[in-house]
Amino acid sequence: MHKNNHTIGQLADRTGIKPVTIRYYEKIGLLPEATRSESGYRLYSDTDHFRLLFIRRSRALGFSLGDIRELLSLADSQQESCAGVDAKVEQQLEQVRSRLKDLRAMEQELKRLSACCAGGVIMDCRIIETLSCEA
Amino acid sequence: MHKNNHTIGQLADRTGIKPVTIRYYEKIGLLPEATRSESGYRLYSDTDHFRLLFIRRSRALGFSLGDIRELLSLADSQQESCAGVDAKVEQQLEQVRSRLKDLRAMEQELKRLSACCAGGVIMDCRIIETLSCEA
DNA sequence: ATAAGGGTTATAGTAACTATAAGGTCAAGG
DNA sequence: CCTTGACCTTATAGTTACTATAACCCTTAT
Repeated sequence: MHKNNHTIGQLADRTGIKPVTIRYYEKIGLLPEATRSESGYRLYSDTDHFRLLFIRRSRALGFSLGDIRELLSLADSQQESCAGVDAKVEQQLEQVRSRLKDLRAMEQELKRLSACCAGGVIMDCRIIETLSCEA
Repeated sequence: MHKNNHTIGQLADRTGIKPVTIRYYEKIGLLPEATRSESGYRLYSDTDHFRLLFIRRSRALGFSLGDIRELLSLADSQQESCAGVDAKVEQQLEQVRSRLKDLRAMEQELKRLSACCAGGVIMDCRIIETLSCEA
């Protein structure tokens, strides 16, 4: 089926994940231990390739490695309901929305700060003052 | 002027920053070394109080402790132009906007994923499939 | 006197990597 | 054949901004 014929560097090029990070994922058990060449080099198959892409894509959506570990194990149990997966996505959506809310508030506040700097010396700078006070 | 009359716990209550974090800030030089009572307890003045509020507020705006260290040292040199502070705020605003962009993209993508879950079993789960593939 | 609720220090752990050191392997060119 | 350079290996330490733990000291009330 899948031949184990890519070195870690090749896998890195194909997935955009650095070798050192791939080894790290193996170490924490996100990736299975790679088979080795005679000289001890790690060798990877297309299955590994897909798994890494899955990880990268999930990371890009803001899932933690812990989340991804769960998603991967869910993905491996093909017969079970996908409610768990859906729940994880929903939960992540919640988190992203909450962060969006905070960031939007930050943006407003920074805009306000930036607008109120009159360009004088620090003694008169409203920014420091504003940041020191409750408001 | 300012009396040094608050314990670390009182300061913590007033600022919403935990004692352990306050000690940490002192250790990394964000706060000056506190004066001590005879028995070795840290004692804080209103100046410290304001400095901590400044830190907390800046943190809430997304500044890193490194940024805050710079802001504080800028703020300490009262005679200088506040252009440096303003630039930092501008830079931070940029960063916040960039994060907002990323998060909005994430939100869209997660919404799309969530919508495509039909509630079957994992084998047929579009979410897993989508996460596995480039698209 | 003692117990509860502070305070003190030092050390280790967290997430998700990144950086460094010190060495082994492999293919190409002189 | 030898060397050079790019790649691979491992182990260890550093990063950010804390949090958790242990083991102990101080203060106050009962």
